Amino acid sequence: MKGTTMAPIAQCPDCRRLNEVLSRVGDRWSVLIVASLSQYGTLRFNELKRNLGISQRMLSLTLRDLERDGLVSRTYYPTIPPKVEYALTPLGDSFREPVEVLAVWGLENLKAIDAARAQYDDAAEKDVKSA
Amino acid sequence: MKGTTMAPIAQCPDCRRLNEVLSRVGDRWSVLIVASLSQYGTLRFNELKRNLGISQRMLSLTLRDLERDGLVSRTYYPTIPPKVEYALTPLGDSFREPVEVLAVWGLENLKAIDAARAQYDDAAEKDVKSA
DNA sequence: CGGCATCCGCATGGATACTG
DNA sequence: CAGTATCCATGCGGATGCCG
Repeated sequence: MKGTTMAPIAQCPDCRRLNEVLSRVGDRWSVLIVASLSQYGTLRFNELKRNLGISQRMLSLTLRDLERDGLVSRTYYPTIPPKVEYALTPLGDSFREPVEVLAVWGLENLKAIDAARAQYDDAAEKDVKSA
Repeated sequence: MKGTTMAPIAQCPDCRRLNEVLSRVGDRWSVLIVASLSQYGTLRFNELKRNLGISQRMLSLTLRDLERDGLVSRTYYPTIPPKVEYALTPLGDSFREPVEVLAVWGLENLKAIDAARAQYDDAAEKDVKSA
């Protein structure tokens, strides 16, 4: 979702903007990392890894992008063993609201989606049988 | 982003929920289609296609999923040539808020992201030169 | 511990051609 | 017009191994 080349969006004014947003922080891991950090404040690499069930590869890649985009700060302690702490920057913190709104929406509407899906699948199955 | 198998998320209570939400409506096209319909009310297949610069394939696939999940309604007029209208259901309409919040966030923060990114890249380039 | 490098399967998603 | 079917490139994302 992040690095996909896109045909230019002709119309739909703020679709363009949405498209931009999604290109930057629209992938699953970015959202989940921000959500995690927003809950726990500061987390280390492996804490995030365990928390999210993400692979090291995707975690380091996504964290680097988030740091590059100014959403996450990275603090390195050259101790032995080394220690790295990740936290939200003010910009990253501002992203909490959209994430929070999305989470609330999910809480209220996920069951409705499941119901609609089940109903749709039932109807589809009947179509098959009647054919 | 939709059909990816996921390692179970151990901690982070509402990360689980976010994960669910993202699995259903977290992909680029779903969001953009809802955004489009929320602006124009009702759109035909090719209108959406032109609007978003999406391929027929992804449009029909995504629309089917959105219909299955109860976010979008599909009305077929068996005229010649045929005519199909897509619109938001009440459930789909409820999704406008998260999308809207995200769009507003983008309006306010995209430039900051670009700036942070440029700064990060500059710093990285200097590191290369000094090496 | 906190990564990076590599390999690789598989889904995503575009382009094209064809149908009703 | 509104799709479906097929082919194919890209790259996401997981698994493994190694290094500071």
